Amino acid sequence: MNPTAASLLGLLDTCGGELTGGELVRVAQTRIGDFWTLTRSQVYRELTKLESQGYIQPGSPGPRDSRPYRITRSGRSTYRRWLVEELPGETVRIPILLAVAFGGVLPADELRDLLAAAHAEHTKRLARYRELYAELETAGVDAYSLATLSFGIHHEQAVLHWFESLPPEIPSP
Amino acid sequence: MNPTAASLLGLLDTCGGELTGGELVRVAQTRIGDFWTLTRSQVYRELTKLESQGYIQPGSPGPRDSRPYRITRSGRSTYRRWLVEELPGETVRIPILLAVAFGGVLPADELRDLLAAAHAEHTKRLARYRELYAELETAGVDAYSLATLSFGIHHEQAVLHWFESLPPEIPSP
DNA sequence: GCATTGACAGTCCACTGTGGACGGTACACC
DNA sequence: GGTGTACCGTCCACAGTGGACTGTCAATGC
Repeated sequence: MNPTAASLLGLLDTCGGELTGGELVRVAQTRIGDFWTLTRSQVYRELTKLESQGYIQPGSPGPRDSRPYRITRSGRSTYRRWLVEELPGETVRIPILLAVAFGGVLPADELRDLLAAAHAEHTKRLARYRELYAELETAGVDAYSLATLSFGIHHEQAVLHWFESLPPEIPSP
Repeated sequence: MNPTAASLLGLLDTCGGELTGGELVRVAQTRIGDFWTLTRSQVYRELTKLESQGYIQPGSPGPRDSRPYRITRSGRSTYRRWLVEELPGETVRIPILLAVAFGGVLPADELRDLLAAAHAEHTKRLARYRELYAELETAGVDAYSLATLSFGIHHEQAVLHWFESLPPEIPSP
Protein backbone atom coordinates (compact mmCIF):
# COMPACT_ATOMS: atom_id res chain seq x y z
CA MET A 1 0.00 0.00 0.00
CA ASN A 2 1.25 3.48 -0.89
CA PRO A 3 -0.12 6.87 0.12
CA THR A 4 -1.92 7.37 -3.17
CA ALA A 5 -3.70 4.04 -2.88
CA ALA A 6 -4.57 4.79 0.73
CA SER A 7 -6.00 8.18 -0.12
CA LEU A 8 -8.13 6.73 -2.90
CA LEU A 9 -9.50 4.17 -0.48
CA GLY A 10 -10.04 6.93 2.06
CA LEU A 11 -12.03 8.96 -0.44
CA LEU A 12 -14.11 5.95 -1.43
CA ASP A 13 -14.61 5.09 2.22
CA THR A 14 -15.81 8.51 3.25
CA CYS A 15 -17.94 9.32 0.20
CA GLY A 16 -20.45 6.69 1.19
CA GLY A 17 -20.99 5.35 -2.30
CA GLU A 18 -19.24 4.90 -5.62
CA LEU A 19 -16.82 7.15 -7.48
CA THR A 20 -15.25 6.90 -10.93
CA GLY A 21 -11.61 7.74 -11.66
CA GLY A 22 -12.50 11.16 -12.93
CA GLU A 23 -14.63 11.90 -9.90
CA LEU A 24 -11.85 10.72 -7.61
CA VAL A 25 -9.44 13.14 -9.24
CA ARG A 26 -11.86 16.00 -8.68
CA VAL A 27 -12.82 15.05 -5.15
CA ALA A 28 -9.16 14.58 -4.24
CA GLN A 29 -8.37 18.04 -5.58
CA THR A 30 -10.82 19.70 -3.22
CA ARG A 31 -10.46 17.42 -0.23
CA ILE A 32 -6.74 16.70 -0.02
CA GLY A 33 -5.30 18.69 -2.92
CA ASP A 34 -3.52 21.19 -0.72
CA PHE A 35 -1.20 18.65 0.83
CA TRP A 36 -1.41 15.66 -1.47
CA THR A 37 -1.44 15.49 -5.23
CA LEU A 38 -3.27 12.84 -7.23
CA THR A 39 -2.69 12.95 -10.96
CA ARG A 40 -5.01 11.21 -13.36
CA SER A 41 -2.39 8.76 -14.58
CA GLN A 42 -1.59 7.77 -11.04
CA VAL A 43 -5.24 7.38 -10.10
CA TYR A 44 -6.11 5.04 -12.93
CA ARG A 45 -2.98 2.93 -12.40
CA GLU A 46 -3.81 2.55 -8.72
CA LEU A 47 -7.47 1.78 -9.37
CA THR A 48 -6.46 -1.13 -11.61
CA LYS A 49 -4.12 -2.44 -8.96
CA LEU A 50 -6.58 -1.93 -6.11
CA GLU A 51 -9.22 -3.84 -8.01
CA SER A 52 -6.85 -6.74 -8.68
CA GLN A 53 -6.07 -6.79 -4.96
CA GLY A 54 -9.73 -6.92 -4.09
CA TYR A 55 -9.70 -3.62 -2.22
CA ILE A 56 -12.27 -2.04 -4.50
CA GLN A 57 -15.12 -3.33 -6.65
CA PRO A 58 -16.45 -1.85 -9.88
CA GLY A 59 -20.15 -1.06 -10.07
CA SER A 60 -22.15 -0.90 -13.26
CA PRO A 61 -20.40 1.10 -16.02
CA GLY A 62 -21.64 4.58 -16.72
CA PRO A 63 -21.37 6.81 -19.78
CA ARG A 64 -18.02 7.25 -21.60
CA ASP A 65 -16.49 4.03 -20.32
CA SER A 66 -16.67 5.40 -16.79
CA ARG A 67 -16.37 2.77 -14.10
CA PRO A 68 -17.58 3.66 -10.64
CA TYR A 69 -15.78 1.88 -7.80
CA ARG A 70 -16.86 1.02 -4.31
CA ILE A 71 -14.50 0.13 -1.45
CA THR A 72 -14.64 -3.44 -0.14
CA ARG A 73 -14.52 -4.60 3.44
CA SER A 74 -10.91 -5.72 3.01
CA GLY A 75 -9.98 -2.42 1.36
CA ARG A 76 -11.44 -0.54 4.29
CA SER A 77 -9.54 -2.42 6.96
CA THR A 78 -6.30 -2.39 4.94
CA TYR A 79 -6.10 1.34 4.37
CA ARG A 80 -7.18 2.18 7.92
CA ARG A 81 -4.44 -0.03 9.28
CA TRP A 82 -2.00 1.53 6.85
CA LEU A 83 -2.89 5.00 8.10
CA VAL A 84 -1.94 4.23 11.66
CA GLU A 85 0.89 1.77 11.11
CA GLU A 86 2.75 2.61 7.93
CA LEU A 87 2.30 6.31 7.41
CA PRO A 88 5.53 7.57 5.82
CA GLY A 89 7.23 10.77 6.96
CA GLU A 90 6.71 14.03 5.12
CA THR A 91 8.77 14.87 2.08
CA VAL A 92 9.70 18.46 1.51
CA ARG A 93 10.82 19.73 -1.86
CA ILE A 94 11.16 23.48 -2.01
CA PRO A 95 12.91 24.72 -5.15
CA ILE A 96 12.99 28.32 -4.02
CA LEU A 97 15.36 27.26 -1.27
CA LEU A 98 17.73 25.94 -3.91
CA ALA A 99 17.86 29.43 -5.33
CA VAL A 100 18.58 30.81 -1.86
CA ALA A 101 21.18 28.16 -1.06
CA PHE A 102 23.07 29.01 -4.23
CA GLY A 103 22.00 32.63 -4.10
CA GLY A 104 25.55 33.81 -3.51
CA VAL A 105 26.42 33.20 -7.15
CA LEU A 106 23.34 34.92 -8.58
CA PRO A 107 23.12 38.58 -9.55
CA ALA A 108 21.45 40.39 -6.64
CA ASP A 109 18.55 41.77 -8.64
CA GLU A 110 17.66 38.41 -10.12
CA LEU A 111 17.53 36.79 -6.69
CA ARG A 112 15.43 39.67 -5.41
CA ASP A 113 12.93 39.32 -8.27
CA LEU A 114 12.71 35.61 -7.65
CA LEU A 115 12.00 36.07 -3.97
CA ALA A 116 9.52 38.84 -4.66
CA ALA A 117 7.57 36.62 -7.05
CA ALA A 118 7.49 33.77 -4.56
CA HIS A 119 6.44 36.13 -1.79
CA ALA A 120 3.54 37.41 -3.88
CA GLU A 121 2.51 33.88 -4.77
CA HIS A 122 2.41 32.77 -1.13
CA THR A 123 0.57 35.89 -0.08
CA LYS A 124 -2.14 35.13 -2.61
CA ARG A 125 -2.33 31.52 -1.52
CA LEU A 126 -2.67 32.48 2.12
CA ALA A 127 -5.50 34.85 1.28
CA ARG A 128 -7.27 32.12 -0.69
CA TYR A 129 -6.90 29.63 2.15
CA ARG A 130 -8.28 32.09 4.68
CA GLU A 131 -11.25 32.86 2.49
CA LEU A 132 -11.93 29.18 1.94
CA TYR A 133 -11.60 28.53 5.65
CA ALA A 134 -14.24 31.13 6.48
CA GLU A 135 -16.57 29.68 3.86
CA LEU A 136 -16.17 26.12 5.06
CA GLU A 137 -16.52 27.14 8.66
CA THR A 138 -19.83 28.88 8.12
CA ALA A 139 -20.93 25.97 5.95
CA GLY A 140 -20.45 23.77 9.00
CA VAL A 141 -17.85 21.45 7.47
CA ASP A 142 -16.39 18.73 9.70
CA ALA A 143 -13.44 19.51 11.97
CA TYR A 144 -11.09 17.22 10.06
CA SER A 145 -11.39 19.12 6.79
CA LEU A 146 -10.96 22.40 8.62
CA ALA A 147 -7.86 21.03 10.34
CA THR A 148 -6.09 20.16 7.10
CA LEU A 149 -6.92 23.56 5.66
CA SER A 150 -5.68 25.15 8.84
CA PHE A 151 -2.38 23.39 8.29
CA GLY A 152 -2.09 25.12 4.94
CA ILE A 153 -2.70 28.46 6.60
CA HIS A 154 -0.06 27.85 9.24
CA HIS A 155 2.38 26.77 6.56
CA GLU A 156 1.81 29.82 4.37
CA GLN A 157 2.12 32.14 7.33
CA ALA A 158 5.43 30.54 8.24
CA VAL A 159 6.72 30.96 4.71
CA LEU A 160 5.77 34.63 4.69
CA HIS A 161 7.35 35.22 8.09
CA TRP A 162 10.48 33.61 6.77
CA PHE A 163 10.57 35.88 3.73
CA GLU A 164 10.20 38.87 5.99
CA SER A 165 12.91 37.67 8.35
CA LEU A 166 15.60 37.45 5.68
CA PRO A 167 18.69 39.46 6.65
CA PRO A 168 19.68 42.52 4.63
CA GLU A 169 22.66 40.70 3.13
CA ILE A 170 20.19 38.69 1.09
CA PRO A 171 18.60 40.75 -1.65
CA SER A 172 14.92 40.53 -0.75
CA PRO A 173 11.82 42.51 -1.68
CA MET B 1 17.38 20.56 -16.61
CA ASN B 2 15.64 19.34 -13.48
CA PRO B 3 16.06 20.47 -9.86
CA THR B 4 18.34 17.56 -9.02
CA ALA B 5 20.68 18.35 -11.89
CA ALA B 6 20.63 22.02 -10.97
CA SER B 7 21.49 21.33 -7.36
CA LEU B 8 24.38 19.09 -8.35
CA LEU B 9 25.73 21.85 -10.56
CA GLY B 10 25.18 24.31 -7.73
CA LEU B 11 27.17 22.18 -5.34
CA LEU B 12 29.97 21.75 -7.86
CA ASP B 13 29.89 25.46 -8.60
CA THR B 14 30.14 26.55 -5.00
CA CYS B 15 32.62 23.97 -3.76
CA GLY B 16 35.37 25.54 -5.81
CA GLY B 17 36.86 22.28 -7.00
CA GLU B 18 35.96 18.71 -7.81
CA LEU B 19 33.55 16.32 -6.12
CA THR B 20 32.78 12.64 -6.70
CA GLY B 21 29.28 11.16 -6.66
CA GLY B 22 29.68 9.95 -3.12
CA GLU B 23 30.96 13.30 -1.95
CA LEU B 24 28.08 15.06 -3.67
CA VAL B 25 25.59 12.87 -1.82
CA ARG B 26 27.22 13.77 1.49
CA VAL B 27 27.63 17.45 0.78
CA ALA B 28 24.04 17.65 -0.44
CA GLN B 29 22.83 16.04 2.75
CA THR B 30 24.36 18.75 4.91
CA ARG B 31 23.90 21.72 2.59
CA ILE B 32 20.44 21.21 1.11
CA GLY B 33 19.21 18.00 2.74
CA ASP B 34 16.57 19.72 4.81
CA PHE B 35 14.57 20.88 1.84
CA TRP B 36 15.85 18.80 -1.05
CA THR B 37 16.66 15.11 -1.18
CA LEU B 38 19.35 13.62 -3.40
CA THR B 39 19.52 9.84 -3.43
CA ARG B 40 22.57 8.01 -4.67
CA SER B 41 20.77 6.43 -7.60
CA GLN B 42 19.53 9.80 -8.72
CA VAL B 43 22.92 11.45 -8.34
CA TYR B 44 24.81 8.96 -10.45
CA ARG B 45 22.15 8.96 -13.14
CA GLU B 46 22.25 12.73 -13.34
CA LEU B 47 26.03 12.86 -13.34
CA THR B 48 26.12 10.60 -16.39
CA LYS B 49 23.62 12.80 -18.17
CA LEU B 50 25.30 16.02 -17.14
CA GLU B 51 28.61 14.78 -18.47
CA SER B 52 27.06 13.78 -21.80
CA GLN B 53 25.57 17.27 -22.01
CA GLY B 54 28.93 18.85 -21.35
CA TYR B 55 27.86 20.55 -18.14
CA ILE B 56 30.46 18.74 -16.05
CA GLN B 57 33.89 17.25 -16.72
CA PRO B 58 35.51 14.28 -15.01
CA GLY B 59 38.92 14.77 -13.44
CA SER B 60 41.47 12.01 -12.89
CA PRO B 61 39.92 8.90 -11.31
CA GLY B 62 40.51 8.28 -7.63
CA PRO B 63 40.42 5.11 -5.55
CA ARG B 64 37.51 2.66 -5.84
CA ASP B 65 36.44 3.81 -9.29
CA SER B 66 35.61 7.21 -7.88
CA ARG B 67 35.30 9.91 -10.51
CA PRO B 68 35.59 13.51 -9.37
CA TYR B 69 33.68 16.02 -11.49
CA ARG B 70 34.19 19.70 -12.11
CA ILE B 71 31.55 22.07 -13.47
CA THR B 72 32.14 23.53 -16.92
CA ARG B 73 31.54 27.06 -18.08
CA SER B 74 28.41 25.96 -19.93
CA GLY B 75 27.18 24.04 -16.90
CA ARG B 76 27.59 27.10 -14.76
CA SER B 77 25.63 29.42 -16.98
CA THR B 78 22.93 26.81 -17.65
CA TYR B 79 22.08 26.08 -14.03
CA ARG B 80 22.22 29.70 -12.98
CA ARG B 81 19.79 30.58 -15.71
CA TRP B 82 17.60 27.64 -14.70
CA LEU B 83 17.49 28.90 -11.12
CA VAL B 84 16.02 32.24 -12.08
CA GLU B 85 13.92 31.25 -15.09
CA GLU B 86 12.63 27.73 -14.65
CA LEU B 87 12.38 27.13 -10.95
CA PRO B 88 9.35 24.89 -10.37
CA GLY B 89 6.83 25.51 -7.61
CA GLU B 90 7.07 23.71 -4.31
CA THR B 91 5.53 20.28 -3.87
CA VAL B 92 4.09 19.39 -0.52
CA ARG B 93 3.39 15.82 0.46
CA ILE B 94 2.36 15.45 4.09
CA PRO B 95 1.08 11.97 4.92
CA ILE B 96 0.05 12.89 8.45
CA LEU B 97 -2.57 15.15 6.93
CA LEU B 98 -4.02 12.15 5.15
CA ALA B 99 -4.56 10.58 8.54
CA VAL B 100 -6.23 13.77 9.74
CA ALA B 101 -8.36 14.14 6.62
CA PHE B 102 -9.69 10.62 7.07
CA GLY B 103 -9.42 10.80 10.85
CA GLY B 104 -13.14 10.59 11.28
CA VAL B 105 -13.11 6.89 10.48
CA LEU B 106 -10.21 6.04 12.80
CA PRO B 107 -10.54 5.00 16.43
CA ALA B 108 -9.91 8.09 18.55
CA ASP B 109 -6.99 6.67 20.50
CA GLU B 110 -5.15 5.57 17.37
CA LEU B 111 -5.43 9.01 15.84
CA ARG B 112 -4.27 10.55 19.07
CA ASP B 113 -1.21 8.29 19.23
CA LEU B 114 -0.39 9.09 15.64
CA LEU B 115 -0.57 12.81 16.24
CA ALA B 116 1.41 12.51 19.45
CA ALA B 117 4.22 10.66 17.67
CA ALA B 118 4.34 13.23 14.91
CA HIS B 119 4.32 16.06 17.43
CA ALA B 120 7.27 14.54 19.28
CA GLU B 121 9.14 14.04 16.04
CA HIS B 122 8.72 17.65 14.97
CA THR B 123 9.65 18.92 18.41
CA LYS B 124 12.91 17.02 18.19
CA ARG B 125 13.59 18.26 14.71
CA LEU B 126 12.99 21.86 15.72
CA ALA B 127 15.41 21.51 18.63
CA ARG B 128 18.03 20.05 16.31
CA TYR B 129 17.59 22.85 13.80
CA ARG B 130 17.90 25.50 16.47
CA GLU B 131 21.06 23.92 17.84
CA LEU B 132 22.55 23.67 14.39
CA TYR B 133 21.62 27.26 13.69
CA ALA B 134 23.45 28.49 16.76
CA GLU B 135 26.51 26.47 15.83
CA LEU B 136 26.58 27.69 12.25
CA GLU B 137 25.98 31.25 13.32
CA THR B 138 28.92 31.33 15.71
CA ALA B 139 31.00 29.50 13.10
CA GLY B 140 30.35 32.48 10.83
CA VAL B 141 28.66 30.57 8.03
CA ASP B 142 27.33 32.57 5.07
CA ALA B 143 23.89 34.18 5.24
CA TYR B 144 22.48 31.93 2.51
CA SER B 145 23.05 28.71 4.43
CA LEU B 146 21.60 30.27 7.55
CA ALA B 147 18.57 31.41 5.58
CA THR B 148 17.71 27.93 4.36
CA LEU B 149 18.10 26.53 7.84
CA SER B 150 15.96 29.33 9.16
CA PHE B 151 13.26 28.22 6.76
CA GLY B 152 13.31 24.81 8.39
CA ILE B 153 12.89 26.41 11.80
CA HIS B 154 9.94 28.49 10.64
CA HIS B 155 8.37 25.44 9.09
CA GLU B 156 8.75 23.27 12.19
CA GLN B 157 7.39 26.02 14.39
CA ALA B 158 4.35 26.31 12.15
CA VAL B 159 3.76 22.57 12.30
CA LEU B 160 3.94 22.60 16.09
CA HIS B 161 1.62 25.58 16.34
CA TRP B 162 -0.81 23.74 14.13
CA PHE B 163 -0.71 20.65 16.34
CA GLU B 164 -1.43 22.81 19.34
CA SER B 165 -4.25 24.63 17.61
CA LEU B 166 -6.25 21.49 16.85
CA PRO B 167 -9.80 21.74 18.18
CA PRO B 168 -10.94 19.43 20.98
CA GLU B 169 -13.15 17.43 18.59
CA ILE B 170 -9.96 16.01 17.12
CA PRO B 171 -8.29 13.56 19.48
CA SER B 172 -4.90 15.17 20.00
CA PRO B 173 -2.12 14.82 22.57
C1' DG C 1 52.40 -11.63 5.38
C1' DC C 2 47.59 -12.69 4.98
C1' DA C 3 42.62 -13.25 5.82
C1' DT C 4 38.56 -11.08 7.54
C1' DT C 5 35.74 -7.40 7.94
C1' DG C 6 33.52 -3.27 7.06
C1' DA C 7 33.06 1.05 4.87
C1' DC C 8 32.76 3.06 0.57
C1' DA C 9 32.03 3.93 -4.94
C1' DG C 10 29.15 2.98 -8.16
C1' DT C 11 25.34 0.02 -10.68
C1' DC C 12 20.85 -1.72 -11.22
C1' DC C 13 16.03 -2.53 -10.75
C1' DA C 14 11.25 -2.09 -9.31
C1' DC C 15 8.12 0.93 -7.84
C1' DT C 16 5.99 5.61 -7.11
C1' DG C 17 4.88 10.20 -8.77
C1' DT C 18 4.43 13.92 -12.70
C1' DG C 19 2.96 15.85 -16.96
C1' DG C 20 1.48 15.89 -21.32
C1' DA C 21 -0.29 13.64 -25.69
C1' DC C 22 -3.81 10.92 -27.49
C1' DG C 23 -8.40 8.66 -28.96
C1' DG C 24 -13.00 7.78 -28.09
C1' DT C 25 -17.59 9.20 -26.33
C1' DA C 26 -21.45 11.78 -24.78
C1' DC C 27 -23.80 16.06 -24.43
C1' DA C 28 -25.14 20.82 -25.57
C1' DC C 29 -25.98 24.04 -28.69
C1' DC C 30 -27.02 25.68 -33.06
C1' DG D 1 -28.83 16.18 -37.55
C1' DG D 2 -23.95 18.15 -37.26
C1' DT D 3 -20.33 20.19 -34.75
C1' DG D 4 -17.74 21.56 -30.99
C1' DT D 5 -16.31 20.75 -26.48
C1' DA D 6 -15.67 18.81 -22.25
C1' DC D 7 -14.88 14.63 -20.25
C1' DC D 8 -13.21 9.41 -19.42
C1' DG D 9 -9.72 6.65 -19.63
C1' DT D 10 -5.02 5.09 -21.77
C1' DC D 11 -0.29 5.57 -22.61
C1' DC D 12 4.36 7.07 -22.41
C1' DA D 13 8.59 9.37 -21.01
C1' DC D 14 10.75 11.28 -17.41
C1' DA D 15 11.76 12.32 -12.33
C1' DG D 16 12.40 10.61 -7.73
C1' DT D 17 12.84 6.68 -4.03
C1' DG D 18 14.71 2.76 -1.82
C1' DG D 19 16.92 -1.30 -1.50
C1' DA D 20 19.83 -5.13 -3.40
C1' DC D 21 24.10 -5.97 -5.45
C1' DT D 22 29.30 -5.92 -7.11
C1' DG D 23 33.69 -4.60 -6.63
C1' DT D 24 37.46 -2.10 -4.09
C1' DC D 25 40.17 -0.34 -0.62
C1' DA D 26 41.98 -0.12 4.13
C1' DA D 27 42.28 -1.38 8.81
C1' DT D 28 42.52 -4.81 12.03
C1' DG D 29 43.94 -8.99 14.11
C1' DC D 30 46.09 -13.39 13.68
